[in-house]
Amino acid sequence: MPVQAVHVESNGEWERTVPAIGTNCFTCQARHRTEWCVLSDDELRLIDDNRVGRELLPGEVLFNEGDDCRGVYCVETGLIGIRKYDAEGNSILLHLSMPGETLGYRALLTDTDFKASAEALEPSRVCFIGNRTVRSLLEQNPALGLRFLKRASNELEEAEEKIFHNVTLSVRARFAHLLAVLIDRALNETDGTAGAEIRLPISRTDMASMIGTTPESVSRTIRKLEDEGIVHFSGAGGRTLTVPDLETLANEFGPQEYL
Amino acid sequence: MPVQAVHVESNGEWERTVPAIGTNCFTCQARHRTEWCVLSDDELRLIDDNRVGRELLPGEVLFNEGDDCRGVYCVETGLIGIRKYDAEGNSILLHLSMPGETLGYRALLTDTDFKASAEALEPSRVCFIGNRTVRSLLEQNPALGLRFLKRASNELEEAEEKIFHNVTLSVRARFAHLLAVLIDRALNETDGTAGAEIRLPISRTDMASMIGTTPESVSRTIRKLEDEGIVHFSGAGGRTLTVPDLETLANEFGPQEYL
DNA sequence: GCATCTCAATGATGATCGTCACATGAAACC
DNA sequence: GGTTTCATGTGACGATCATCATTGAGATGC
Repeated sequence: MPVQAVHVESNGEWERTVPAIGTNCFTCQARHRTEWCVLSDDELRLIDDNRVGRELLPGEVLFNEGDDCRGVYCVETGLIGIRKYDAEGNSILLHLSMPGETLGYRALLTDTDFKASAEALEPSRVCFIGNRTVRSLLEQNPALGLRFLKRASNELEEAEEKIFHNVTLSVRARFAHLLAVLIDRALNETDGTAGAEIRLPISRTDMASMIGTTPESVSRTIRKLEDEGIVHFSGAGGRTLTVPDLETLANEFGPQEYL
Repeated sequence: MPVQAVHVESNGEWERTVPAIGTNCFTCQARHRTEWCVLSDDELRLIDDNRVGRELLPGEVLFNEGDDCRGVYCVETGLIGIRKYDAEGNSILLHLSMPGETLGYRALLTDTDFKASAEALEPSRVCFIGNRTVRSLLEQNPALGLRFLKRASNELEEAEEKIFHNVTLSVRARFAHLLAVLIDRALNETDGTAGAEIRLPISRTDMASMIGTTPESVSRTIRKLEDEGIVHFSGAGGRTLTVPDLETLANEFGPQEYL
């Protein structure tokens, strides 16, 4: 695969990894989902001229907790996991970043290092955009800042809901909720309460860390949910999830009002 | 106390509550801590002309989860608690808002209703600023949006750290951490590792909800920490907290590396 | 083919923590 | 003054969940 030479703000090793395959900001599949969609063509061209693309395989690291922030990372395809590590080296998966999400804008804005690590969970394509480019666009186009502000607001809402759930719900309920979220992600829309079958992008251990429990507890919870016919796991590594009735699953964490 | 008639974007009952006592945006004690500090004098005057002040006693509610967002609320003095309620009516205290914090900007930006309730925990003075005023300032002065973006970024960092702590730390460690945060708040600076004595602004029940546990567990944790001489509770309602050595407290949640 | 490795499942055990119950104490109200 | 009310403290009990250890299954490599 040919590689194109680029001279831009770099983050070290990235220059060599620009694939010549023809994606750019204008043809980017995730473009309309990103904050950059408020930019003019000229402004978008500025990004396109200064970005550095990279493809990551599962397990490859985008940046580490504590790294200096040299720019932001825009996810075009795939799935990126945001992690923190505790003292014993266990990782907590805090967030799943989908195509269209831009990572690192917080560190850029607060002028601090990264507060978590980012790692590919699926084969992913990600573009790096240097600090200088982002800053000049933020100054030039106020709408961009407001878009990021909305993003931050939404993430904050998510985070607080997560805190709330961790406190008020049982492991079983949290796990059911996680499965529902993963299904929603995979089937970007599916309003019907019909069934669903998806391939899980993350391991039992990661799922456990996401809901604040252990892999063993996850396994046991799976067992119970399977015995009750609410879910079914199959396939390699038990990573194929089948849910005959999404409503039943939703009842596990949902508004069981009027008991 | 005389009351001044005001004609501004209102949120209903607030007009009558404007105190004539002489505070305004220019003399506001918390001014330099707010996002509004980037505004010009003219812009600040726009806020000052359109704000509605109010004094709240402990327990009084600023807004409720689900309320429409008609503007933002800027805390001048006191302490505001941000809560969510679960199905059984128990409340989870998500955040403590100090003077200088502006509440409700997220609901304004995402154009949704409030996702939590706000209630005074101490006697507080708060100013309401209507949507229209805020929106026009955001358009007029991009720096304001960036300031809010920084705020949101910082809150997000806090929230993720909280999630991380809830997952990785024990009740005891989380409680010790909470006490340390409360002490930091009260003694806005105290780098020395000397002792500290503060008056707790919140009840045992609220402290329990903040760290995701029950009041009973909090009581028992307090008991143990007292037996070990790490903390001491006294005064009415056991709300006076004395910590002889802050470092010892910090060790309860801190980097107990090199065990 | 076999060895190795990693992840998942499962069982046994025990600690932490939540639940229920009741006692205490302080403030508020009549 | 006495009663009520609310928040706290404390004890006993039990459920949930973490920990440890073992087995099995699938993937990878030689």
